[in-house]
Amino acid sequence: MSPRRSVAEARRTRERILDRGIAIASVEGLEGLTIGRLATDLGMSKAGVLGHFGSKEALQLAALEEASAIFNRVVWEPAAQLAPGLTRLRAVCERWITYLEREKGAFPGGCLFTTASMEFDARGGPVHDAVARLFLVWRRRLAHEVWLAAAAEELPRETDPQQVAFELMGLYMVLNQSVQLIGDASAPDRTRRAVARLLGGGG
Amino acid sequence: MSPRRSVAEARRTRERILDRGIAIASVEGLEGLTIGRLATDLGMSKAGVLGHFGSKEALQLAALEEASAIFNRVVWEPAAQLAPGLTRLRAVCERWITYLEREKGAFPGGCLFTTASMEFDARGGPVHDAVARLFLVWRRRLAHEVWLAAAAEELPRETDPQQVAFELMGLYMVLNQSVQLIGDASAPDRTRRAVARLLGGGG
DNA sequence: CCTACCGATCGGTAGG
DNA sequence: CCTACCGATCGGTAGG
Repeated sequence: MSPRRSVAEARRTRERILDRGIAIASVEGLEGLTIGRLATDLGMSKAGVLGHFGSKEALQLAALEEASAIFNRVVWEPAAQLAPGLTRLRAVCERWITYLEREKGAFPGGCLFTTASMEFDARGGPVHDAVARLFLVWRRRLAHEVWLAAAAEELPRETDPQQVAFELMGLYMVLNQSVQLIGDASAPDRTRRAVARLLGGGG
Repeated sequence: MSPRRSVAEARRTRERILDRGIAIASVEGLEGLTIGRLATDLGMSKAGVLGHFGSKEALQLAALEEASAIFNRVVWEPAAQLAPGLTRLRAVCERWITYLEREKGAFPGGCLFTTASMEFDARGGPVHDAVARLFLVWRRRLAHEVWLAAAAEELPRETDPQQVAFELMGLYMVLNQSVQLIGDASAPDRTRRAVARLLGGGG
């Protein structure tokens, strides 16, 4: 019953804060992720929440990092073991759709990264840099996967991996928007159709 | 020197507020568009600013409406006089790119509508509804233009106008993000290439 | 991890 | 269109 807790307990609390923080941020944005809101939701004091991170900016960066780990766990890792090339790329794209779907999606308010990218795209600072880096890394990974598929001659020789990665990013942004803003139930299938055309699966 | 101004002066002040408000909202979002910030920027009192709209929500709705008028003036109207079909659609797409470019773009912080759509996509209320409506209307207009082009046999018979409109939205969202978040100078040309492929102009 | 507190800013109102 | 003010909330600190 002492206010001092063990290291393990403190770590569990930190995880609880981040889980809740990611849920809030996916709905309200990383700026809308306030310490007071977190404290109320978790039945803690503001100082108790803040003590785990030191500042709101550090909290935002930690939430981004944790969300990135979830994204990797849901979208990338289950496909990582598949054969490199078109098989794996298609599996990633399918998991990416699930990640964004209304009920099955990882975050209640839609893709946290896309929201954050719009929030911070006209500002400087560490959070902007972290968000930009996450998008760059993901785009590079996608382009690399496309390159592997082209190298295996599963895609036409003239395929431009960066171009395909660029277009894939667009498809998933409009998918996220259609699902969240408009509740468009046809968006996942539209995305599948566009991906199939882009990756030579039909059309 | 009386605090009461003429109707014409009041209208000019309202326009000044909205111009500045759109610039702020494109950078900070519609929630970051605060009455105090507007008042400071314009050398007015908060009450003076608020008096023109009545509430922050009404200010947000007015800013959206004004931004929508600008979008139409920049992207749609100059192309509206062209021949319906592929000619006009391509002109719209090219103007849409210019609207989003870093230096030539209409708003300093990038597309205000995309930012607002992410901000409000997990909330209810009049602002959410207004943003959703703007996107629906624009997508319908794009689909209609595609339909006209297909009806004139400038696009293949099996073209799905709604699918093409969906994919166009995605391309312009990733263009906006690439320009604002990452400063990707190749994004406009990548968009042109993807649009050309989508509208049968090459590739 | 808490209580108690800080100055700053938020949206909005009263009254002129 | 102003001054003067309201309660609420913001991020953060002191001290334990």
